[in-house]
Amino acid sequence: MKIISWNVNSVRARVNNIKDYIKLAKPDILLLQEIKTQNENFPFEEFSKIGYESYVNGQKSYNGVAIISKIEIKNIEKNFINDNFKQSRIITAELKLKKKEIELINIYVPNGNPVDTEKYEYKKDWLKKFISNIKKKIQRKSNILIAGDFNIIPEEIDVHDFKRYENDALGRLEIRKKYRELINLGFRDVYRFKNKTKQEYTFWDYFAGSWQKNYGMRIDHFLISNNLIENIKSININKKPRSKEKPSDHTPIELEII
DNA sequence: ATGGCTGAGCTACTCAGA
Repeated sequence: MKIISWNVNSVRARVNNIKDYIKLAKPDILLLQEIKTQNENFPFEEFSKIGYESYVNGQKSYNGVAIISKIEIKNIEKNFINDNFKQSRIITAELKLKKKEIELINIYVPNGNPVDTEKYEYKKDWLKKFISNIKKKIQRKSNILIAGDFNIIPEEIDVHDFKRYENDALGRLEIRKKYRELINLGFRDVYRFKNKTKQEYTFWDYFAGSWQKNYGMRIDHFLISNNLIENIKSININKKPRSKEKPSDHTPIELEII
């Protein structure tokens, strides 16, 4: 089974890129972040025409997440955490592997910049609530896959110039500690587990030739319950979509799980 | 390097992203 996560930076501006990519990558499930549209304007038909059903937690202009699937998924929910700012940043579902049931959690974590503002506090609160609810979820369900745009640079190796980000909302120790706290509940960062020293990125700024200079960062992640790590066949950051015309600033991360 | 570029909403310009 192929599960892919991609922050598309507007689903409507990117619908042709996304469809072209789906035809090549053939995911079973595609997790989207930053769709930047409310549900009624989501291009459901564009995806149903190529065999995918869409489940959407949208919002006008900003944020928004979706699950696009060609296999059956159940119990779609959009209220995993209580978001006081009423931002659409999470959608969850259940899916069946050959032997196991998995809780699938698609997230778009707040950016948090500039630091020392209410935006930064919102990011910290959001992560605190998220971790707390994962803790509760683990009591009942042991097979969990968390995927999406975490807006967290886990370690120095995960960004081209760490010094520039060590006091940024993506790289601050306080935020990276939240990531570790989450992992310490019983998860593996799948990419880093499979690639101990590799330096690859999932995001490059649009400006200042960041893509051409490979000034990027790894902020899109798959976290999987420790007991499921043996089920991972491969994980791959696919840089091709970032090189296309009218690209998203993020590129997809592709997971194969048995 | 607190700028650079891109998208949404709207139709001039601001907000947000990372």
